[in-house]
Amino acid sequence: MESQDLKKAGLKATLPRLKILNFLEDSEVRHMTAEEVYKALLESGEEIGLATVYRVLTQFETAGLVTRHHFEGGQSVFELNEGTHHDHILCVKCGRVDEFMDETIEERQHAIADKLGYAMTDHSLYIYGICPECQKKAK
Amino acid sequence: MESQDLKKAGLKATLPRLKILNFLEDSEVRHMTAEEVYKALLESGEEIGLATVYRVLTQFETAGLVTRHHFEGGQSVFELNEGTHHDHILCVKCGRVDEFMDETIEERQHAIADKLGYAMTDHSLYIYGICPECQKKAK
DNA sequence: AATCATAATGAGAAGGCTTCGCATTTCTAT
DNA sequence: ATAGAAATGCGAAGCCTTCTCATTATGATT
Repeated sequence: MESQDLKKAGLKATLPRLKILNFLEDSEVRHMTAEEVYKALLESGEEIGLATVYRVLTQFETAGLVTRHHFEGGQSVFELNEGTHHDHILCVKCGRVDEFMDETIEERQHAIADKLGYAMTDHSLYIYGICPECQKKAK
Repeated sequence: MESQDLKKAGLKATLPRLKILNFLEDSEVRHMTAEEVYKALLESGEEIGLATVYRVLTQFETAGLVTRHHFEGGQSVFELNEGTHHDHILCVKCGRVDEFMDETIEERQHAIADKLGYAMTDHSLYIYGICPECQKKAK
């Protein structure tokens, strides 16, 4: 019963929010735009408005349930927070997204913020490249 | 004579392009939105259209004269390419931008791309935090 | 279970940033 | 100087996202 999760997050357990949360949890794709969520829900027969999807995803972000990414291309991409922190590497050809985590980089970032006197609140690291599959195709 | 720089970059030396390039070179602010460039030029008495500023900055980016950043907040921010590669740390309170370069992080990024089989083309690293001045104010 | 105050939704309008389309102007090579 | 090609400026249009507001759903209370 996910309605508990929503209430813990300080959100009323409304139908649209439950639908979106369930969808994010069940989807095998981990990174999606608001529009992709919206269309997928419509296609699965749910009634929902695009504005609601945006609102709910923003609330989820504030509540810490979801992370919003600013990959190149303009649209925001959302990801359900599961497991631990990680960064992303993206294929510039096919859009594939892989995740990684490097303790050394994390440490260096904190060291840099400290050295410059910043109280670090967040960071974003995206590596762009051509994924193995797209390299094969190109040959 | 910057018109040479433009021609080297494969761009016709037109007045708007020269104005924008000169402005970027003379400005003490290194990171600016298209609109900021546009308004600054208007205020200094130049005639120019906003669409032209966008077009020219995009051309400069393609030509390698300028880098476009996607800081949080929606607008693209442009920076004249001078000196060497560096990453950015931004203050979430006042918008201040500082630059840094960490050889270890650079190496780790390449190592990660290699390990995952990606041919790395680019990367972007932004650290967000509260700058020293804003920390003082908060107390 | 019915009621009520409040908060959330849906649909479309509106907003911000960026690009497009096209008539006019500016470049550059002749 | 001149012609052909490319660039400009303006407004319109396009995206993505947020806002507005009438309607509807939620959850606490009776």
